[in-house]
Amino acid sequence: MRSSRLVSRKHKEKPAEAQLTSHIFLLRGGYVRPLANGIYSLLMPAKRIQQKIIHIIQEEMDKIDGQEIQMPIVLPRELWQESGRWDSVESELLRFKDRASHDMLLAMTHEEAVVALARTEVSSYKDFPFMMYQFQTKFRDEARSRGGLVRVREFIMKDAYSFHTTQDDLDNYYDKCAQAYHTIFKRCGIPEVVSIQSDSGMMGGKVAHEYQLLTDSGEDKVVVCEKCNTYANAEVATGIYQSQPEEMLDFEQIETPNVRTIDELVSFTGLPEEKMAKTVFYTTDKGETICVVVRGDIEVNECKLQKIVQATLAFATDEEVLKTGAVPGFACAVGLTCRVFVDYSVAKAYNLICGANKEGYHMKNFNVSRDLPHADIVDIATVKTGDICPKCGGELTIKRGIEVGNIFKLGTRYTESMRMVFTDENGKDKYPIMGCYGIGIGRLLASICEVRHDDYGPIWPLSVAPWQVQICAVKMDKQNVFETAETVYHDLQQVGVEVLFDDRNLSAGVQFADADLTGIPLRLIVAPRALEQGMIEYKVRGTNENGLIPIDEIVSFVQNWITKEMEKY
RNA sequence: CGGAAUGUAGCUCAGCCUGGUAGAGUACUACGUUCGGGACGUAGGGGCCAAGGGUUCGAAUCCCUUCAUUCCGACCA
Repeated sequence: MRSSRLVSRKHKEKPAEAQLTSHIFLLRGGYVRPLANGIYSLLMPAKRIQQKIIHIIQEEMDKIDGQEIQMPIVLPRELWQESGRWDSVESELLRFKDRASHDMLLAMTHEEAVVALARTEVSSYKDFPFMMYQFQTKFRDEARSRGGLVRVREFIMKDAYSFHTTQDDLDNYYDKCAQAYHTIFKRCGIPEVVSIQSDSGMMGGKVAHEYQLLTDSGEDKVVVCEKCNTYANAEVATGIYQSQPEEMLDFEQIETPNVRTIDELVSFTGLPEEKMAKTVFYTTDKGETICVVVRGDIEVNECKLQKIVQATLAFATDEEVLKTGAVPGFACAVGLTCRVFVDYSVAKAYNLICGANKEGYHMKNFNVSRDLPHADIVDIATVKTGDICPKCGGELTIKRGIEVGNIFKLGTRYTESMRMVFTDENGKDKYPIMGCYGIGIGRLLASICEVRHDDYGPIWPLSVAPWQVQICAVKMDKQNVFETAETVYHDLQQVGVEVLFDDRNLSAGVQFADADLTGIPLRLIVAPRALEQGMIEYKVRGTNENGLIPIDEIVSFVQNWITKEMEKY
């Protein structure tokens, strides 16, 4: 490709709307252009990177016996009614009517479609197991897209679905797929992606893992134990909160005028936050008000809590709190008319301070086992840095990550609701057991940029680079530069090397700056100075590696360099 | 869906408070001088000042409404 023909304008300045490094470089380097909120066009450099990523994933999916298929992006309502998701998924699902007024939707994921396909094709246990995958556009009408390609509404996803006759078979395949994922991320140049336990969310199913690229710019919170190398999504992570055993003292009222918050209690009593019981009220979408108690230094994990109560939660209003018998600012879980959930951190602690349900008063020496013996003891704590790892006793830290992929054990969630059955060895009908496995291609592309860049632009790993080699012809108006650059460009293409040829007659500074933004690993500089000695200069992007190569050896040098570099991936 | 900010040239922004012919830098075109890390000079082209309504002799500027974008939350396969 010649730079003079390439439609991919470069910008010197940081675009006003971009904050994230990858977003900035993808816009500045002429990779992507926004068309609407969370909807992007890809220009040729990004399209080529995407193609390389897709090729790597295809190879790894094929190695674990995947068969590539393609399902439609527009699906009829009936299919999603079968699974129940037409009603259970809200505005994130984009619905519309066709000319016959038939309800249609833009697929945000393809479990329904793949089950509809598979159930017409197989009927015997002899047909199992199998895995089908595709690269297909998804549309998710996100409340808030952001960060360039990291979080968009329309994107291409590799989604794979496996079908099994036994749980053991799924478990085995799941592990194989997990391995394939690590290989994929390594080949894409980001081997540091870690797999972590996660919440299965609306997908249903019991076991799920996320593949997180740990980086400060990530939007997910990941709890890490560096001692035992365990990772968990902050939504499901658990810590241990141990308190020193004490003798239970008498539950008694103390006067605390105008002391309402935990902070005020700390300065009023001189005791640490860990000696307080924090009492919080939520109202569910069904209108029930519930009371939850956590230790004063801990935040309520609303994700865990929603799963326990099986409802969506919002903070209760003062009126709703009063109805339960509690007094806002001086609330105590004892003697209320509503359901009460107590976190382990409080259940295991002794002699805490809590409210008295009386304006201006608190209670001291609150002990759950004695004062609230019938409360539900649950895990609803939000893990924070410094908490104790439940596996090894090490210290937990919170890091940020970008979720570049995920895998789920779906079980029979979809095969049952959509009545996909097979006949087993004994002639009995059974539901197949499913797994599903996703990778967001654009997000992966952006993630690579997020961790493989310098101040001047992305540093694409050779395995995904838009081109393998860039030729910068400095002073194209000079005869020997023009001729040599054209010859090298031609010769490299002849042997199958991917080349971007900057044939524009611009100053070297402009060419180099643009080349940095394009991030191609190997740069050849054809310029008068070295040509006088019969040499071409090379430079490796992102390193100090450079040197001079005789003109007639340049093709073999490039081929050898590529072969050697590719060994890393 | 809440809170905040911003919409002026392809891009980054000034002008708005205090109403009076639309600006700069960059990018683009032509010519000349430059030429190994975003050169310089001269001359050009490029705008429904987000949209709609109002106030006014007159609105980019003041008022109202809508829309869009970004940030912080809520939500999120």
